[in-house]
Amino acid sequence: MSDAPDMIKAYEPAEVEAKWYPIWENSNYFHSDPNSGKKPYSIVIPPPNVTGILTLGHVLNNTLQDILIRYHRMLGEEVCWFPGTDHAGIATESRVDKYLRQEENTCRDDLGRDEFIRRVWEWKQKYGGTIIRQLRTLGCSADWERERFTMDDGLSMAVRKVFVELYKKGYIYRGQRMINWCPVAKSALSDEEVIYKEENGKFYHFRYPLADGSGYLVVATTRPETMFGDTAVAVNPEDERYKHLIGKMVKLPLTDREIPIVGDIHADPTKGTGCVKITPAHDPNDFEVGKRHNLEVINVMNPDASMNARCGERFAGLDRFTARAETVKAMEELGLVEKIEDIRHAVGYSERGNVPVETLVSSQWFCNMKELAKPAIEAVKSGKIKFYPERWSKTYFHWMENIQDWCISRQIWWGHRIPAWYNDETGEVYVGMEAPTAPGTWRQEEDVLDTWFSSWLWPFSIMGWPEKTPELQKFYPTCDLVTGPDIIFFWVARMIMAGCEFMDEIPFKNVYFTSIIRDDLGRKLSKSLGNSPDPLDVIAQYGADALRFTITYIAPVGMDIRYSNEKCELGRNFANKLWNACRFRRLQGPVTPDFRRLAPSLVLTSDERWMLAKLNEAIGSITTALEEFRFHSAAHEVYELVWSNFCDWFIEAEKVPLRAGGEDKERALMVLDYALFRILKLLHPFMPFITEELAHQMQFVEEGKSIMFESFPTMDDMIFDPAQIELADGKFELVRAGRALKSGYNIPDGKKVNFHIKANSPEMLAFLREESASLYSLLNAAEIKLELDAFDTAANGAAPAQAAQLGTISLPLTGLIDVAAEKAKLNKQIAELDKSIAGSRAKLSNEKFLAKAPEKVIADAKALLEKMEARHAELTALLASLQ
RNA sequence: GGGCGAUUAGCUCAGUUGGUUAGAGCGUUUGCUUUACACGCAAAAUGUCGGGGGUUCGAGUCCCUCAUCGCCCACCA
Repeated sequence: MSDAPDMIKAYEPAEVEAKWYPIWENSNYFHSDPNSGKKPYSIVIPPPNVTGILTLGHVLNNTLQDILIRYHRMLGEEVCWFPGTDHAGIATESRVDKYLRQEENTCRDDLGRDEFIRRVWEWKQKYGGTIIRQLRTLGCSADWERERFTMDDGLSMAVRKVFVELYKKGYIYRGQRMINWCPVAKSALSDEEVIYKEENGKFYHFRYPLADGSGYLVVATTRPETMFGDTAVAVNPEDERYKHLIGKMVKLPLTDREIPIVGDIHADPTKGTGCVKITPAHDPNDFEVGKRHNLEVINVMNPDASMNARCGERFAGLDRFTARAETVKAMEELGLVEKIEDIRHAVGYSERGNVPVETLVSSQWFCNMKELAKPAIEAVKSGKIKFYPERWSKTYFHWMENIQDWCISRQIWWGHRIPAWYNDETGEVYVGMEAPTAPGTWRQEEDVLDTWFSSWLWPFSIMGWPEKTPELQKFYPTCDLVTGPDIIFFWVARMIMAGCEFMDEIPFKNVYFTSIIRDDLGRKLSKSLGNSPDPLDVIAQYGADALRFTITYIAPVGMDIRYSNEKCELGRNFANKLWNACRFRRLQGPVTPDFRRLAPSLVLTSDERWMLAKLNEAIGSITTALEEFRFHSAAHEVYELVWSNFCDWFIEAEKVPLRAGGEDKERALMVLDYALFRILKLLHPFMPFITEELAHQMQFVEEGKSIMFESFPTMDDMIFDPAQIELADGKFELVRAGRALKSGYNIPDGKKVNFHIKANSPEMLAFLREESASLYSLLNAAEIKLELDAFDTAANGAAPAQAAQLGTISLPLTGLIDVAAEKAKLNKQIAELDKSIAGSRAKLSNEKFLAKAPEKVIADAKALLEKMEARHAELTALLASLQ
């Protein structure tokens, strides 16, 4: 046993993983050929932010993609995983601005537009795309030659083309509308970029005096500082309390303005006082009311959400929150505060800026989505695109059927500049792929496009659209998309719309929505909480394979994952188990030649047939699970197969023929090799590094080749009689019973003892006789008496025993037996059995059951009852023998 | 206000279309340096499947309802 000096006792992933990745990449293994005749299989990566670093969310997401890619590669398909990064407008702009402030004592605004953009590109060259390198550490087999960036020339051209086409169709327009404004980015945002948080707030009731001095109205607001923009007070036209006031004026406190009282259905008589202050510039509802009554729109804020000159000297320049307090104070000074209530309400926050957004009226570019949504809704409804889990389609439909115009312009610099030019002299607007050539002075729009306006084209822009490239021909539409449900609106829905509109074809067939990863306590992972482990640390500690396997194993379908680093012990231990199974095999001698296919003439043992049957079963269920995106279930199956079936039982059982040597050993080695190679292949998509290493260590795969191009195992054609497999299972059950007896008497496992086995039938006896060497080994027995007769208690004294399917096993411990304990144990077993038998009999004597249940269910129930009754008789006899 | 999800062993979770005695990992207890593996082996204990009602011969699984927790959407001034 000195044949495998190269295999250390405990698997160490670091070196192995560092060794294989460059070999794979330098051998061009991930390269895809759009001209091949093979069936295409493609995935586009959800492009991570170019500023990003690997998080556990990426680990989960990309592990699953890599599992799919490797699985389909092993199915012999032409696979292509398109990688790349996203320019992430606002995030990158503020990241680089921060960098400039920290490192160079300058900033965006100091540098000016052109220089700043130049510096962002520079930063991107230097620091960007870290995550792309990190994905290699994880083992991802993407086609890196095809890495793209959303601001590459080609992709930028696609963006302009799409903009121009949608403009010509009349979908894209520029208009004055209510939008969400981020005071930090000083830019407009789309509705989707606003996150609502429940907060404690105040509800201020103010008195607005009537201009004629005949009293006052009480209005309530959560935003007192916007009152400088009030241009009316609305009451419901049906409201008896106030309808006589419609048309009169109120004096707007803190200003010199008088504003009208208007009748509008927006005012709900049942809410508050029934009077609403109308601030068209700062509230979407008020904006609508303003339009109906032709009210002036007065913006009272600066771009950074401080108050502007319209608010008067006392308030101008104040931050909005300071201004709020100050306004209330001023109103109190005037005695116009009726009351202040505490309320809980939802406040919209800017996703990036993490401050409350302002809703305000602004001139922006919008895209009308109504028509684009129609075919995209149909694509999912008809089942052309399938969602996993399916329930997300409900969320999708709800959003798509109520889709609003998309605010696509951003007042930042980093991004795709909107291809629109203004002629200030003529007032003309030109929209085109390139600058206008017509004479005159043209000024390009300053705004850039929302980042998602390039990401929604990703599945085809990454393949070279609008050119008709071989990649588009071969790989579009892509097959599967793996992404988080948090970007279903931002990205998934919009990609479907873009695909249908510009390719006239869906962008992908299946969308798998991953789980959200949380910490042990169920909290979201975040930098600020400090509960976000660095995957690279985890990989250094446990190995990439361990992390991949663990996260797949613990990720339930469509639910949150509770993750902690310690859980990776599962994957690490599993890798070690596999390593040692192979190490054991290597210690037995060199690889056998027929490891790819066993000779049909080979006469197998019961254990070997059992193992191959289990293997076949596992291959079937793992394949189905992968096809149905049930990754965790596939991981559980393969874990069970390797650990429980292969290691715990099969290797232990094969030690008998291995020790016997000669032909027995030869055959055992062949079966071990055959099974091991299949196991390595099954596991490869989950744990690419260790399976590659072991496939070479075991000499299943030649030097210069890779397991990743071996075919994924399919069920082989060996058919086994289920009755034989059941006998093998029965033997293991008997062994378990025997071990339990030993354990019950605190007999060390290593100590050899005598057993007596009474077989339940002559056939079973014959089988057990054939298997007796195996029984000796698995039970570590000194001597086993195998008979049809019960242990002779009269002659030898009472013995502890356990009943199993094939027979009763007893431990003849003459004189040492604890009779009372044994009786108690038996009585407990009998009592439990009594219950089950009673239930079973009741069921079987129920005429309705017999009439309505399927035949198979009835037959199974009868067989079970028989088994239980036999077991019952056996236990009763054992009890009697103890008297 | 609408929608979705969760509630199963001490913890984290499996449990395909309703059909044997509800499973795994971790943890706990006991015994093991058995020549692949202590990142291990063998054995053991632990559950009124959130409460209530219903459908059914049969419910962890389907329906209704309540409770708790979480997420998403929605203009409540």
